[in-house]
Formats: sequence, C-alpha cells, structure tokens
Amino acid sequence: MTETVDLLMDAAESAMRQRGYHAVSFRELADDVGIKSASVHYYFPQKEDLGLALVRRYSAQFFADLEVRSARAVTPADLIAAFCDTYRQALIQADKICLCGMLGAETCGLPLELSTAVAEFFDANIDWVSKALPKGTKSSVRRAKAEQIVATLQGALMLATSLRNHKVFDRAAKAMTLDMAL
Amino acid sequence: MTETVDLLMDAAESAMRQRGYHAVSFRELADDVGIKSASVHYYFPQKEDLGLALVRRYSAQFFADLEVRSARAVTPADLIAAFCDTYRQALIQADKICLCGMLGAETCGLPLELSTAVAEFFDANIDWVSKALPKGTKSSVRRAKAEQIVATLQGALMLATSLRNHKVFDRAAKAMTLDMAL
DNA sequence: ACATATCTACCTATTGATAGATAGATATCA
DNA sequence: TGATATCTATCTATCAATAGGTAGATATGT
Repeated sequence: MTETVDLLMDAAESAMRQRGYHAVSFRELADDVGIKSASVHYYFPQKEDLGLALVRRYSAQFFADLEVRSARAVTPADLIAAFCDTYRQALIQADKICLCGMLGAETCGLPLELSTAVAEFFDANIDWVSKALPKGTKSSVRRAKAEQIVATLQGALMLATSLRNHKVFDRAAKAMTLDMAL
Repeated sequence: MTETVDLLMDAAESAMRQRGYHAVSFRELADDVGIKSASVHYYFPQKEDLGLALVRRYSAQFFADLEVRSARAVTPADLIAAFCDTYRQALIQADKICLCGMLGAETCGLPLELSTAVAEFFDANIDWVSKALPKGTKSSVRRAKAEQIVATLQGALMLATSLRNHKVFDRAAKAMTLDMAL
C-alpha cells in the first residue's frame, strides 16, 4: 500500500514536469490523492519543502537508474550511451521533460534553496559525464564536452515535448553521439 | 517616446523569460509600466493574447537578428556560427533564456494556440539550420543535425542560467561546433 | 463629436498558509 | 493491566493576498 506522501510526490512531480512549479497547487495535489489541501501541509509545510523533496528524490532516482544502465559499460561510448538512455527513459516512460530541466528554466522565479538544489543536479550530471569521457582528453575539454552533452539532452527533451514528437529527441541524441565519435 | 503597449510587452517578456508564463501577472506588468491592471486588458483582452503577441514579436525579432548576423555568411560553418551567435545574444544581452525555450518547457500548461505558436518558432529554427547545412548531405541527416543544434543551444541557455555561468553556454556551443567539423 | 487610452471599482475564483479540533494508534509507566 | 500521555494523519473553517477578468466612468486629443 503506497503511502500518502509518496502519492503526493508522484502527483506533484508529474504536474510540475508538465506545467512548472508555479502552475501546481496544493489543492490540486490534495484532490489527486483524495485528501484536503490543509493535509498536504502536514507533509510539506511550505511549497518550497515539496519542491526540495521532489528534486532530491528525482536526483537520487536518476543516478540510481544511471548506475544500473551503466553497470556493464566500460568504454566511454557505452557510458555516454547509458547516460543518453537514462535521459530518454524520462521522456518515453513519463512523456514529460526532466523535473530539473523544468525547474532550471524557472530558476529566477524559484526560492533560492530550490534553484540551488537544481543546479547541484546539473553539476552532478556534468561531473558524471566528464568522468565517463576518454581519460586521455584534457580535463577542461572533457568538462566542455560534458556540458554540451547535458545541454543537448535537456534541450532535446524540451524540443521533443514542444513539437510533440519523441523522435526529435532520438534524432538529436543520435546526431550528437555520431558527431562525438568516441 | 515608447508606447505603453511596447513597455508592457517588454516587461512581460522579461518576466516570462525569467519565471515562466504562470508566474507573471497583469498587476505586476501594470505596476512596472505605471498603469492599472485593468488597462492592460485594453491591449491584451486575455493573458493568452499577451503570450501570443510576445511569441510573435520574439520570433520576428529573432529571425531579423539572424538575417543581419548571417548576411555576409556563405559557408555552412559561418551560417551556423551566426545562428549560435543569435542565441548567445539572447543570453548575454538580457541574461535570460529564450522566451520560447521557457514556454516550450511549459507546453502542457499553456493554451493550445500559444503552445502551437512556440512549436512553430522551433520548426522555423530547425528549417533555417537545416538549409544552412552543407547541401551535399542527405536531407534527413540535415534535419537531425538541425534538431541537435537547436536542442543544444536551448539546453545550453537553460544550463547556463541554472548554473549562473554564461561560460557554460559558450563552452557547450563551442564544443558542438568543433564536433560538427563543418 | 468621436476614438483612444486610462481610470475606479468591483467580481469570482484561487492561492499558500494557519488555527484548532478529532479519531485512532502507539508508547509510557504505576 | 489500565490509565495517562503523546503522536499521526486527517479534518473543518478560515485567512489575507492575489489571480484573471469586466463594466462603466473619465480624461485626452483630433
């Protein structure tokens, strides 16, 4: 039996990934779960608390998925492919962009602690990719390439959602990996 | 003397590019311009009308800028560089992401006509880049590469804003063009 | 006199948030 | 064991603030 708090977070993540932080209300989430909006404040005193919990859960889940997908990868090409697949899963399974992609766009309108948590997700993304790239490459180049990869995947999620065509993501990701020639 | 409607659109574009569609109110825009919120409805009966006007103006301005920047470009490399520069300007001059990048992320929470206008901006972006790429390349490959380029630039705007570091955009764009080897 | 632009005043709906109550489970201790 | 106390999860009711939007008066300039 799923706990109320989990149902609330599921509803909130789904809504925020579709419409953004400011377009999600406590009442809507309460209705989704079948409780009153005041009860949502029992779990998340303020909206920012909910946002933080969501980003932390999302980030943990993302890196857990990434570990699974990259477990048997050894070459840089395989590791980057695993990273792209983890992003792809976010789009295909949920038909939504990345939670942090949405909140990252809204950065300037978010409470500071929340936008910081989102930035940390991206830092961790870039770090992971940077370490996956060929060891011989200069670290500043690896960093730039990692930023390029994360940017491309985030942008591709947004673009595919706006154009309502998942293939846009697949083509952009494929074109990127072909260019990279790892 | 700048017209009220232009001041309103400037304030609205700035606010929406920072915080998103739903975090912008008529009252706030009215205050910025020094009129009452009811008067905003004189120019934009509904919020959707404002959003549409903003996207149309933004798109027109973007392609006008792009024409200027690409006027003397002939090689694919120069044309793509002009495209990247036009994106870069959006970030550097205004310290904000692209209006359509923000609204594209919020697609599922927007009135249909508005999300359609945003998608048309991206279609036009992809078309332009596709035509700028080397003529010899197969058109399906050009399309995929164009989607990759637009995705990378949009993602890089978001990433640089979230990480509060413009150099992230520059490095990602540079890494992309180096990979492309046009 | 007319069109343009802005105002005052208001409406209804919704927002995030709080106060205080309650029923039932759980822990503590004589 | 039984009484007392505390905790968990929810409720009802309400708040001040803000949202988008409207009607109708008023000013301004041709």
